[in-house]
Amino acid sequence: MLGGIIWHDNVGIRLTEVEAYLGSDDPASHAFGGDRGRASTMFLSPGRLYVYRSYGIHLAANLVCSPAGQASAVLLRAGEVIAGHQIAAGRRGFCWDGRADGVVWYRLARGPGNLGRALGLSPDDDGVLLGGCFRFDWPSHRGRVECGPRVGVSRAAERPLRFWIPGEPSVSVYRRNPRA
DNA sequence: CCCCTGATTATCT
DNA sequence: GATAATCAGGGGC
Repeated sequence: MLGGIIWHDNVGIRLTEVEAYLGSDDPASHAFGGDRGRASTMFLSPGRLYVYRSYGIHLAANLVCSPAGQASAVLLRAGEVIAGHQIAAGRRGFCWDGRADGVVWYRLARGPGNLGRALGLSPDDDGVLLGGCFRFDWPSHRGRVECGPRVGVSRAAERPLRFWIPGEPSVSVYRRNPRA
């Protein structure tokens, strides 16, 4: 998925950082322990967005990737806005006059909450299938990819399931959960 | 740059 | 009552 472009409502974001969340046996996954709670979309068929509320105030998006019942998904952690800059900057609370006022370009969609806001996510988008109002252009070629532990998770904190394109300034900084 | 804290809600204990 | 797949803003260096 790295290098692919997620499109919604005239904004396009090229993904530079993602994280894999596995199914019922991944302690860091919302699917851990089975289909209970908010993550039931993860257990549905692939190609859907799983949208969840993070820390009460943010919305983050995953792409469901495994067959129904397996519940693995990929969190869209960061990207580079490549189209619809004015809309995306406005959603982040910045003015746009050729460049964002008050924020550097690579921070418009850095971090899952910021990416969700720039993309214009709504809670109602949970479960939606790609191909309608959300599109994803898969990358035509792959360059170098690096991997490491997932950001902020308190369990399974060592598993190298975070992937990013090295050298991209829109990639977020790694933070280990202090209780991990 | 660093560390600390508040915001805000679904889920878990 | 506490925690979390987070972020912004403040103070200190």
